[in-house]
Amino acid sequence: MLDIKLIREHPQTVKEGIAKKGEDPASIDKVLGFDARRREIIQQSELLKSRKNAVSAEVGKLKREGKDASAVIAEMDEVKSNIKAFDDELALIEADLNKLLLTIPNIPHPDVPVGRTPEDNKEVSRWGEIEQQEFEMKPHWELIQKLDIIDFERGVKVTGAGFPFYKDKGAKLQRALINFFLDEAATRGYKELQPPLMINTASATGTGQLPDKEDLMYTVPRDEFYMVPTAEVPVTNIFRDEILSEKDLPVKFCAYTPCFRREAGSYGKDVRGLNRLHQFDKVELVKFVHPEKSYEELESLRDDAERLLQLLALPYRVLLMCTGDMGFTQTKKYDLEVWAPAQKRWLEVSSISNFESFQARRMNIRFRPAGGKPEILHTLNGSGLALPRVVAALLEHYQTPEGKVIVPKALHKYTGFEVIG
RNA sequence: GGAGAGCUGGCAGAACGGCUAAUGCACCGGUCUUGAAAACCGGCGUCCGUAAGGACUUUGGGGUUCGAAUCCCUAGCUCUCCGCCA
Repeated sequence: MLDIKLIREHPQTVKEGIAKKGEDPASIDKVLGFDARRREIIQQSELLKSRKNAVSAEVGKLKREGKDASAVIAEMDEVKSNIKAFDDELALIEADLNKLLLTIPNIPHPDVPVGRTPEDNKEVSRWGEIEQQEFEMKPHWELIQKLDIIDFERGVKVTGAGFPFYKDKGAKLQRALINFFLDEAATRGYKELQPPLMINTASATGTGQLPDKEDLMYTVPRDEFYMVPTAEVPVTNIFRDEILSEKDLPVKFCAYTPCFRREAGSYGKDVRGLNRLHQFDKVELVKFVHPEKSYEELESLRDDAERLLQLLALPYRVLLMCTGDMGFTQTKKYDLEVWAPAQKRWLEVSSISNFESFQARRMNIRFRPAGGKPEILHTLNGSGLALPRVVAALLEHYQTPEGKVIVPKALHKYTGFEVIG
């Protein structure tokens, strides 16, 4: 959430910022109205409370001296009911204000292209050669079926669409990629975590999944938990309501988890094969950083993620997301898209974002600068990487005319085999 | 799942329903010192207010009372014992 002081002091800047994300700037005027009323009530209520405290102290004194206090006590009835009236209104205003603040998106960084649709995203770089093979390339779902390495149909029976079984070399390839990604992250200074796979409401609100994206998550109603939609949620919440020392920054974590997403409303060829699943595996990279460093940390995070695709020798491009396409919580976001040669399309395998203080303020994560008061820090995260589309691109890219798949060299020590099929 | 005990600042740890929520450690600033340590002084949560000042803060929420860390209800969490269990 945005800093109320920022909204109070620079309402115009904030309005322009959220307008770029396609949000109605009128909500800012509502915030200002609530804020003004809130402060007005606080002042009146506190005046009465001050009076009440003074009277109570007086009563204590009279009683100790053995005198009668009934006259002063009688005076309190009205004061108390007035306090209650103010505090009731204050509670309502604060609830409204807070609810509203939670629905106001983060303000985009000035570098970010202004736009509304994916066409407005800016390609900032490209790596690797996109070559068309001589032979007819098969899309990954056909390779999967022929090689019998992933069973979608039985997944449908056991759970539903989008919950596949990975089999044989398919399962081993998953394990290999997860270990490869985690090991590479470790070489870049990320400490490994195995987080909880269910999260509570406070955690989901902290990173911004709630209230914005409630429909995206699977719920566990009996215990009021959500299944993790990404490791970002438990990992970023690890320091909720804590104060870190400045000398410990940046703190870097990597975590593998399955991710569960309802993805309501998606269908068609976008979801063929591994393109979109309800349960998928991902290694996530999360950083807690000093506010002055967050944009350089964003670039190094992007480099950490890009390197993984380079090691797998898969062609990809980097997009700088436009204001309208980047999401609620981010100030600046890159997507990495890998080339799937048989489908002849780019597949998003990583999103790399700076949230500045937006998440950290919701979670109350601070650091203590030398000798100073605690300050809200900045959070970032990026996928490093999401598996299914990497697998899709890998199968398509490394297929042979005979329908086999060559395992890229970087994975050999993890898979223990060099060819599938 | 059952029974019991508990939750006070960054940490440890006091407080008969009333007077400024002690005290110690850690941390920050200052004095002193060539420098450091020690000692001493001050600071060390949030909000409102230009300020003076005021309000709030003993896990969260509600209640009793002129007045609640303290009593009552409720939620969460932690610990101990029992049961079940990979």
